[in-house]
Amino acid sequence: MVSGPVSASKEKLRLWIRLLRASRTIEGELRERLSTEFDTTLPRFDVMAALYRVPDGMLMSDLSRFLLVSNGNVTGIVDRLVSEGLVQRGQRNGDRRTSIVQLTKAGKDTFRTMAAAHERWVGELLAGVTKSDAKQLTSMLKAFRSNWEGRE
Amino acid sequence: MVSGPVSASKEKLRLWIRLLRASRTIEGELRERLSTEFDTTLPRFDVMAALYRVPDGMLMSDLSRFLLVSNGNVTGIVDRLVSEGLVQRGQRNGDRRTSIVQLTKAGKDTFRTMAAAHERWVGELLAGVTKSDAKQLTSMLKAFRSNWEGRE
DNA sequence: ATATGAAGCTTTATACTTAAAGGGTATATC
DNA sequence: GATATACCCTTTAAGTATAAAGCTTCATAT
Repeated sequence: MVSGPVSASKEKLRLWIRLLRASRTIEGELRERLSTEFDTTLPRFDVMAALYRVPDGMLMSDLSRFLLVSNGNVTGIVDRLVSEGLVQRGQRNGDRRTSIVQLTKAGKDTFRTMAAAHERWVGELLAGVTKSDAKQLTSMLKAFRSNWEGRE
Repeated sequence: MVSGPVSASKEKLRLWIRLLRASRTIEGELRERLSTEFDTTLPRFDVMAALYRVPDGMLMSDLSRFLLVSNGNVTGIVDRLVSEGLVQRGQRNGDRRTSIVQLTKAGKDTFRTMAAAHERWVGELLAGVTKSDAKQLTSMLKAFRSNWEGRE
């Protein structure tokens, strides 16, 4: 077979490229809408979304692990959210190393509004994906993650 | 239905989150390996990959459209690639506005080496995805893109 | 020829991102 | 209770990213 079956790695490369392009397209749209509609950014939204799930707050290091971004990165984003009055820092026990971060009242209120719009946007952006495809894709990607997570 | 079936938009939100996390995980790994193995970065690799497909080169604006990044961004990345001797700028016809960018001989050679490793890495990272899943995911994502592309 | 507008790229200001280094704090071990 | 070690966060330097403004050049129409 001359131009025979595509190798497994080629198939995976193709998958990766499509995954990346889909991601970037969606990210770009969300970024733009967050900017025009709410005068905020995707990283800030992501931090707020992470915090909203956890009323008691998170450590900076938890936040960076959860969001899959570097430690130092989170510092700057939280700084800005604090100066906007959406997030506050505190301490846990008496431990002066730690910095527990949580949404303020204003932060929660703001987030609820944004989250509703955000969910609607994602729904629109993925309008072409059927519900059963969505479920299937989700579980395939979940399999990827859990397969990967044990490593490094 | 009170806590009935998960709404379509929730299902899509979940999909988006998984998509993003998979993307970030893979991107992070590739970034790190490109850095340690070849002392380069993912954006530079992406530019080189785009150029490698097109021996005659691309306009800066084509490059930014293709890579889904902003115009000004490409300028800086290409600047660095030029200073590394991997890429060169030229002009098309007599048009002094345009800047045709293409890989140099050294750029092509370097890219071939990196691309082989890159394909191998992606294969490893997606080791848990079966070939038929890969095909199916790819075509679903393709459907998303073509559904989206006509817009804006 | 000249004005108008569009095309193509770079520059600017601001923000995000990483890796690595740095500094303070807690915990374990002796 | 001194020392070592690990933990947690911030700072730094370099690079990437965007949007918007700016510049030059080309094409078109007058």
